[in-house]
Amino acid sequence: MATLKNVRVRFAPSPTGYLHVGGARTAIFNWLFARHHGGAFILRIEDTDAERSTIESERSLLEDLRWLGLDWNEGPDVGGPYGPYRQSERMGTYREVADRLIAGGHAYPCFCTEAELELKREEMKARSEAPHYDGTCRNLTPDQVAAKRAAGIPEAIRFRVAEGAARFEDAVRGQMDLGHDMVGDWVILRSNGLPTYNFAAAVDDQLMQISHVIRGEEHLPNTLRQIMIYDALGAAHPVFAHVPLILAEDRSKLSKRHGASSVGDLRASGYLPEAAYNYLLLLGWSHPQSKEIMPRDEMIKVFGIERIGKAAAVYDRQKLQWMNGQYIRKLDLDTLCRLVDPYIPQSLRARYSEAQLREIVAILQDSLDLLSDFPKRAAIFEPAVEYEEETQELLRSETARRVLTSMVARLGAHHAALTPESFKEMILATGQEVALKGKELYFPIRGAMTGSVHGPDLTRVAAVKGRDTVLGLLEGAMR
RNA sequence: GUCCCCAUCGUCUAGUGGCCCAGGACACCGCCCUUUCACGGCGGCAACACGGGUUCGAAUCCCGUUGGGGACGCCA
Repeated sequence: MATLKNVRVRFAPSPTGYLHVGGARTAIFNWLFARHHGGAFILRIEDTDAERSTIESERSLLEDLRWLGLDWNEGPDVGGPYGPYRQSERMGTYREVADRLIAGGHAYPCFCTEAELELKREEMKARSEAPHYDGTCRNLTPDQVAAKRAAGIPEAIRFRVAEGAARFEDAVRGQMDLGHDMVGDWVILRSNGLPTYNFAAAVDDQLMQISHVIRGEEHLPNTLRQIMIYDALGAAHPVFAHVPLILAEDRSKLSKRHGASSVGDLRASGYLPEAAYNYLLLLGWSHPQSKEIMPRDEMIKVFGIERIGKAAAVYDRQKLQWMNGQYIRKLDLDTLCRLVDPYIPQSLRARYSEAQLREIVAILQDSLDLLSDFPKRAAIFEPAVEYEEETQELLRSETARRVLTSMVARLGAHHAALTPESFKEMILATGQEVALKGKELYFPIRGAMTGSVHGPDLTRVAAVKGRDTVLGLLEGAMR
């Protein structure tokens, strides 16, 4: 694939909450695009909403991005040639550009109050009209402006929308033709002096030499406004690529109320960043050879906007979970032990040695989908076994008693430490003696030892639990 | 309400006019491996929203309908 020159992309979240999976996927697409083309990935914080932006959100945003394995060439923490990278620190720039637009006739002061605007919007909706600004302050004379200012009326700056249309080639959706009449004159600078999103984003993208804007589809209508700014400034706009949304199972836009949909939740729920990354990439993008699980360098090698789909995708936790299991199974034991460590219950820690805990992790590796599955799966290693209803019934059967009687006798005579091999031999000998095999032979032993008929390799479990414990459990199960 | 976008198995998707009575993955079901369990392997179920065109030929192109989503803010 041809590599573009001077690729500069950005991820520009507003620090008003946690990093959402939708945002994470946008960040991933941008990052992959930058890395594929050897360009720059820039992190810009869009904190122009002073009310809702918090420094904690910004901190957790960066933390979540790093957890996913993303890094940035320029950003609020690492700096860069086009800084600062926090919009709240760029106020002078916005004011300056706004003044330039006013001077050029592209913008004008507006003295309408929020209450007035709200009222007008409702009226327009009631009349089935698009609720656009009615242009009350559009053609104020200099005298009128001076009078309003003298009266101390707060002043916002509005962009003067001219007739026309924005035509551009969206890299994922193709030819776009958005009529200017889709919007009314819109505010670029609020009465408190802070810029609005569409203004600040366009100004910064232009100043920061952004070459490609890859973002969620909900921004498609915003593109119209942003192109107006580029045009008014006499600058060429970047390539836009609008990625389809991620939907919840009910097909509405995925949001907080749909449960664990933030990156922080994913981490807390025991997902591996590599798995989350891989899954998110596949939501809206597909590998040319339909590969699903792939290493990061492969993703970088083959990623391209042309393989991003147009239709929204439903976030499927089940597949994410399966993928996480795939990644867990590929982990080497040292790494898995380290990752699973926070999930090891105190009770097990107190009972088993480091080496035994390590063996428990090894035994359970194949059956873990989430790191947080560990305590549940490891419960069979607790001294007190909980018997499932199904298991209790099974243990009452005549054949089960015969199996257990034989096993108890053998274990009682076995004074050496239990190994998987020696335990297996006992099971085999018992099978001979009572003339049973398969489930009839194994289930009673498994059930008595673990309380369930499902679980990992029985012989390894027995070796970890130890001869005395196993003997006690088998005897107990017969009472 | 107005404008914009989208539409292949339940879900993620492959597919850019003949290779497709549609391929892969998750989930589900069955079989095999394992004298048990898990992992794994194999197989099955299951879709081109609908209606018109265009064409020798349409999942692929055009139009309409329906459905879904998004945007219409001094939020981003």
